[in-house]
Parts: sequence; C-alpha cells; structure tokens
Amino acid sequence: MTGAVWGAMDVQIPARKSSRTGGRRKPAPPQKDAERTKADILAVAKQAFADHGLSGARVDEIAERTRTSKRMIYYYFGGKEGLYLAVLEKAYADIRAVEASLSLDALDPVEALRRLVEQTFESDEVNEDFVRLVAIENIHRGEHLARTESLRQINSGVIASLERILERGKAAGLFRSDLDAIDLHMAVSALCFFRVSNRHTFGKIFGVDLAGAARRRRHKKMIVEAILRLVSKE
Amino acid sequence: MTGAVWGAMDVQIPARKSSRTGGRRKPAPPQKDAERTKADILAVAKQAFADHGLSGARVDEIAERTRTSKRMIYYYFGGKEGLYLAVLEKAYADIRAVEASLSLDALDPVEALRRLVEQTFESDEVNEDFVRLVAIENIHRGEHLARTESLRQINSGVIASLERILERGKAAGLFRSDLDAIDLHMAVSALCFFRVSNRHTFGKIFGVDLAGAARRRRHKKMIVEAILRLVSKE
Amino acid sequence: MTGAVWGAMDVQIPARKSSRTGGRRKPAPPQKDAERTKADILAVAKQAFADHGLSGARVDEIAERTRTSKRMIYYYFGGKEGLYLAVLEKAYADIRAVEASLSLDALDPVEALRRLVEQTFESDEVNEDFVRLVAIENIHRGEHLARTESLRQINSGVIASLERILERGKAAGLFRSDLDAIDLHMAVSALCFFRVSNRHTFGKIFGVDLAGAARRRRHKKMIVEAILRLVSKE
Amino acid sequence: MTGAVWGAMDVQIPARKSSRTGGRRKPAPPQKDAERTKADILAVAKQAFADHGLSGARVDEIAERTRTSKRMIYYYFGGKEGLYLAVLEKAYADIRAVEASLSLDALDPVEALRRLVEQTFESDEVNEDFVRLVAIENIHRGEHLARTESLRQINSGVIASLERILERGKAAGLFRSDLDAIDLHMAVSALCFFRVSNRHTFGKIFGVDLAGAARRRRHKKMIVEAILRLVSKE
DNA sequence: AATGAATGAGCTTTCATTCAT
DNA sequence: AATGAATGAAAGCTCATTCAT
Repeated sequence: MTGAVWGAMDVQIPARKSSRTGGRRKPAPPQKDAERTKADILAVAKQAFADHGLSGARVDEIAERTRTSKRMIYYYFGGKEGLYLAVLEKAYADIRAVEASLSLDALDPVEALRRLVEQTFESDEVNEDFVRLVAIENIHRGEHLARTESLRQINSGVIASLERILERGKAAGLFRSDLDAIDLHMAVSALCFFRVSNRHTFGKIFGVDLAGAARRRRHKKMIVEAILRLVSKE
Repeated sequence: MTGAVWGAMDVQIPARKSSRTGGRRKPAPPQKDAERTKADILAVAKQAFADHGLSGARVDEIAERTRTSKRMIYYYFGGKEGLYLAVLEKAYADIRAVEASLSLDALDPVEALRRLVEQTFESDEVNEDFVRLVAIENIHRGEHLARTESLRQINSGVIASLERILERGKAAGLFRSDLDAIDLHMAVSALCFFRVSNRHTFGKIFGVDLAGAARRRRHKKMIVEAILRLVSKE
Repeated sequence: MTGAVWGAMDVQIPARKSSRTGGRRKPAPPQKDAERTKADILAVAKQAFADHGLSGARVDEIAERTRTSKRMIYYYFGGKEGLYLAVLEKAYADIRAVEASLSLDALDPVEALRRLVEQTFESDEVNEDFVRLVAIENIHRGEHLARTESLRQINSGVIASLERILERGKAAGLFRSDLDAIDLHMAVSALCFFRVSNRHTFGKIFGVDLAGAARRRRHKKMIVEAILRLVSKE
Repeated sequence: MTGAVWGAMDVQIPARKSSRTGGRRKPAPPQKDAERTKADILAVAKQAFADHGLSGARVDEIAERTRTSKRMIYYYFGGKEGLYLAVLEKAYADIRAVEASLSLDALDPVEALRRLVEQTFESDEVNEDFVRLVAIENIHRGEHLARTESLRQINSGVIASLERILERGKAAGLFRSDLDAIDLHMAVSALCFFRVSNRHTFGKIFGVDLAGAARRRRHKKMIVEAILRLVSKE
C-alpha cells in the first residue's frame, strides 16, 4: 500500500496545463515551465544514479531520456554532482513525507512497533531505487549527504516515534528499559535494508531469490518477530 | 582477534629478497616474480575498488601505486573489469578461509550460535573493504560475482554450520523448528553488515558514530541477543 | 589630480532617482532609462574586459554584475563583440576628453613638454584599465579599433600639441629639428605605458614593485628627463 | 642578426634519427620520441598562444597543427594551462640564452650600452611572438610567470650587465651616478617593447606603420640616443 | 616478463546566443 | 523597454586501452 504511493511519487510530474499548449503537434515543443523541466530531469536522474552510481551514470544518457537537453542539467543543477545532490535530497525528502504520515500513537506499543517495522520493510521493498541511492552514497562516505541542507530534518520523525513507543512499552511493563531508540532503529533498518541492498550477491551465493513473494512474506514476519522479541521484557 | 588475522592478510606481500636486485642502478628493474607482481596489483586494486567503486576507480591511479606499470594490469588481468573480478574473487576467498577455521561443533548450540554471530560481527567490522566491495558489487547487481568461477564454493561453510547448529538446538528443545538457515543467516548478515556498509549515512543523519568503541560493544551485544531471542523456542 | 577626475569618470553612473521606483516590491522592476542601462552595462563590461580580455571575459558574468539581465546586452550592443567595441570606443573617448582639456600653449616649450609628459604619465598610472584594454586590443591586432567609427578623431589632439611645442622649441633654438612628433609621442607613450602594462612580469622578474610610491616618483622624474634630454638641441 | 638566430630557434625540433624509421611510407607513423613530440607541441602552442592569448587559443586547433593528437597535450603538459606555462617558460629561457651570449665587457661603456640597447631593440623586433606572450602574461597579472620554476634565473644577466656598464661609465666620468640599473633597464625595455606590443593601435590611430623599415631605422637610432643622453653626465 | 609512448572515443562542462512573451 | 527560459556548438579534459619494442 505504501508501495503504491511511493511508486507514484517518483514519477509525479505536475500535469501540464492544457490551456497553454493545448492541441500541440510537434513532438518537442519549447518548454516554458521551469519546475516541470527540473522535475523531469530529477526523475530521470534518480533512475540513472540508482542504476549506475554517481561515477557510473552518464550525463549524456540522462539528458537523452529527458524532455530537454543536456544543457539544462547544467542550467538548473550546476553539474553532475549538483544533480546527484538534488536527487539524493529529494529521495530523502520523499521518504520523510511518507514516514510522517504514520500515526502510531493511537496503537498499543507492540502493535505500533509492529506497524513501524512493517512500514520500514515495505518502504525499502518498494523503493529499491532509494535503497540503492543510499548504498551508493555510503560508497562515497556520505560526503554529499553531509552537504545537504535538509540533513537536519531527515532524522526528525522516526527516532521520536520509536522513543515514544519504547516509553509507552516500558510504562506498560512490556518492554525492557535498556534499549536505545537509535540502536533499535539501526536494527530495524539493517534487517529491512539489507534484503534489498544485498539482494544480488546474497541471492546468487545462496541460490535464492530474495525478491520472491514467498520469501518476502516469511522475511517480513521474521523481521517483525526479531524486533518484537528483542524489545520484549522477558 | 580475527581482525588481526585479516588486517594482515590484506597487505601480505612477501618482502622482496634483496639478494635478487641488490646493487641495481636502473630505476625500473625487470620483475622476475610474476606471482608477486600479481599480488601487488591485487592489493592495490582492492583498495582502489573498495574506495571508489568499479567505475570510480582509475586504472592509472592503481598502476601508479603499484610496483609495476599500467601495462602489467592488462598483461595479467586483461583489463579493468578482469582486475575487479580477480579482486572480488580473492576477497570472498579470503573471507571463506577464515570462516572455515571456526570449529563450532564442539560448543553447545547457543554458544555456537553466539560465536558464529560474534565472528560475523567482527569480520565485517574489521574488513570494511570487503563490506564495501560487496556493496559495490550489489550496485552492479552481482553480475561479476555471477561470472566468478569459485561462486559455488563461496556458500559452502556458513549455511551448513548454521544448519547443524539449528538442528542440534532443536534436538535439545532449545530452538524453534520453523526457521530456515538461509533466512537466519540473512538476519545475522544484515545486522552485522549494515553497521559497516551504512555507517556514513546513518551516522550523519542521526549524529552518531557507528565506528565508536562504546556503540560497537553495545551493538555486538544487541545483535547476539536479537539472534538468540529470535531462534529460541519460547 | 588627473587621477581623481578619471577614477570618477569610470563609475559615473547617475544615482537612481528614488522617486521613480520608490516603494517597489518586485525584484526586477522594468527599466525606464535606456541610457542609464547602457551606461551601467558599459561600466561593468569595461571592468570585465580589462580584467580578463575579450575572450577571457564572460557575458554571463558581466550580465550578473549588471542592474539588468543578459538579454539587454544583446538588446543594446548586439553581442559580446559589439559590447567590447563600445567599451573600447568609450575608453578612448574618455581619455581624449581629458587630453583636450590641457592648455599647453601658454607655457614655454620646455615646460609645456614637461607637462605633457607628466600628464601622460599620470593618465596611464591612474587608468590601468585603459592601459589594459589597449594592450588587449593589440593582442587582437587592433582589428576592433580599426572598425571604430570615431577612430579618426582619437588622434587629433596630442600630435598637434606636440608639433606646436616642438615648433616653438625649435624656433627658440632649444630643441633639435630632426625629430618627428609621432616618433616622440611614441617614446613618451612607451615609457609611460610600459610601466603599467608590464608591471606584473617586470615586477616579478626583477623583484620590484612598479606600483610603489617611491619608484613611481623616481620614474616620473626619469621619464621627463629622458624626453627633455632627447629633444634638447645639444 | 640575432633575429636570424631567433627565428631558427623557434622551430628547432631535433631532426629525427633516420636509422630509426628510415624509409617510412605512411604519412603519420607512430611516434616513439617523447622529446620530439613535446618540442613539436610546444612550437605549435607558442604560435597559438601568441596569436590568440591563453583563453583565445584552442586546444583542438593546437592539436590539429601538431604531428600528434590532442591527447598528447594532456599526456605531457597536463592541460591547457600547463602547456601555456611550458610555452612561457621556454620563451623566456630562449631569450635568456641569447642575452647571455653578449660580451659587452670588452667595449667601452658608451659603446657597450649602445650595443645592449640595439640588442634589445632587435630582439623585440624579431621576436614578436615573445613580446606578445609577455603582453598576454601581463593581462593575466603575471600569475603564471610567478609559478614558473625558472623565474629566479630569468633576471640574472641584464641587470648585472647594465650595472657593470654603468659602473664603468661612472668611473670614466661619462655617466651620471644617480641612475638605478633596474630603472634604466625599464626605460630600455619600454622603448623597445612598446614599438612591437602596441604596433597595431598606435599604427592605426596615427596612420603609420611601425613595422616599416624606415621608421624602424629611425626608431632604433632615436631609442639609442634617448638612453645615451639619459645616462650621460651632462 | 616487461614497458614507455601513444591514442580513439567519449566524458563533463562552458560559451555566446536566441526564443517566446 | 524588457525578460526568464532555453539551447547548439564546441570547448577542455579523462578514460581504458594498445602499440612497438
């Protein structure tokens, strides 16, 4: 379900106002909509960078898949790295947007935690491009993320959510009290992220398909279980 | 402790016998030891690929850091990709060698599992280059690993080990019986690998240092716990 | 003293009458004063061309430093070369304006010549940008100057002045009679121009600061002396 | 006379050893002579930079006029700026070589000074490319010259020569004693350099041809006279 | 077993300029 | 009188690779 949302977000390019160029005939009419041009480039670039990495992606190729020309990449983003940075920033922003939409406070602690884990699981599962971008950024030692202006805001949600859940769980005598929210988040992230990020080597070495439906269901259950057992008091 | 072993392996280039080239005058004496030259190139290349990825690494730069010339890379490895493949193969082979040296059958199931997890944790912790190479190979969708001749052998050990441990645990009434060894291995791998592979983005977003000693100790304990709780019967 | 005049001329852009655009809200209000816009562009362009040469200057950069947009450069000057031409023309016109203001006929020949040399010296000293523009135009073999409409008028003054001085000096039995006014003007120009135009290479090679006050005084004296001695009868 | 030498120096590319590739047929046989390749590139580049300046010159065009490809420019000189630097360095080195060959100590002071001035005059006259390169470097504020390793050595000769001449002239009661050698050198340089560097604007404004034989003779005489009169005691 | 010299192809980037309003 | 958006063309540069010995 989140998946559906997400998939859509990636290609959400504002529909062109038909009143402006209604009934056009030419295949590539001159653009006059800066936002649209930028969004178009960003979408194509996200795919390219996720596919081939920062150094592997080709500006020429990105430009070709775009409605506009290579020149516009430099016009709007300053260069390849600037474009990559914009892609990274938007990727995190989009994820944040979904995270924020969860309302876990209404659920009891165990259920809330389960939902949060499932949500992470589905998010990573569905947003393979995001997972790949993060993996790529780690290869670059996070140097671009560090330069991202919105870095501060990225954190925001999850840890606070987790902390509230842990607190309520502890108060109810259900959860242990010696767990750090950030550490727990790392465990959740690791279990969900790895499945997607290391899908190929793991799959090939052990002869399994980590993207398969059956295994996916099993893993989801296993991961939720692992986390719930980890936090439970006894 | 494993770390020490590992660290050494990466740089184990046999010291040049001085008797061989003693009193030379020319700046670049002909190499007489093919294996040595290859090992030298491989060590430098491993670093370079781990640092910058396949597309990010530069053949020129690798050659420069080598005792020999760029031409030798082509002479021995056919090209950049061939070199990357050789690096990848050796990296997995080296890891396998250490894994194989564990003797877990002598320990009781819980202790054996704990040791296996701890071993994985330490291995990933110490072999950051290996972790990075695997992450990089996943960016390339494992296509090179798939072409690796020794692919079959890589699997070998761990899963068999885990299966034996699980079996013994079940027989002893300690472990649940509905867990797949491969799935469990994934969980272990995920928790240990992510800490290293995603160190930079995670660290920057949440303002923590995943490489720090304190957190490392805490995480090691947490991960062992998570796995033991996951497999335990109750 | 001439310097003051000159320095001022370069930046003499009439202050904007606040009554015109007072209390505006939009970032780029429509210009209503064509002459003002042109003068603004010219001033910025002069700086840019003097700083980096014709090929080295960037239209984008010039536009950015302007009150208006890049488009206006094309609107008013047709293009980069047209702008350069206008800058060149204005630069010569401004110099001419100052030259014309000298009244040397009232002085005796020696004094008149001294004044003329000193005036040239100060002019070059103070108008480094002009000196640089002339040097740049020479790199381009004077092709733009040749196309300048006002080329004819540029000459006008100096040579006539010099001729009158030489004539009066000869008549008074003070000056030799075999000197051409143009050749003499070249000598004066050379000595004054070079100090500024070749300031950097000469200074760096011989470890001196040609812009320094002490050397400047000495040079001024020396140059005047050289010219006076050159024209003197004995 | 120096001119002849100079003209030749500019194109002195060591003749290919015929034993190596004797009897070749193809128009562009593979080069195996690094020095020759470099010298070839340098000669072409000198022309290009002198003609169009640093920013005006085109790497592509330089490469095309070369025996080799554009790639070699980067191979040997690192880039456009590196090439420009090498050109500048060689240009100064070549000039220095000629200067050094003068033996003025054998002449009486007046004659020695005359010879030195004439030599400078002829050198600038014949090496227009050098004059242009120096003018160009001044447009760049001497920043590249400053980075030149041989900067220190460039100075060497002339000033020492001039100092000895001045000393001897003073001792003989012929020259005044209040003149600095560097200042005098500046005067000589200015008079000789300007004729060539400002040939185009000066020529066009005053309708004369500064390169013409008659004027050249006249100027040479005038410049020698100016300098001799400047230093003379009375 | 080894190498210095050389390179074609393609990469990222920059530039002056024009379009549509 | 003025402009934000867009661009073709070409610039400088880098890359993995091969040649000739």
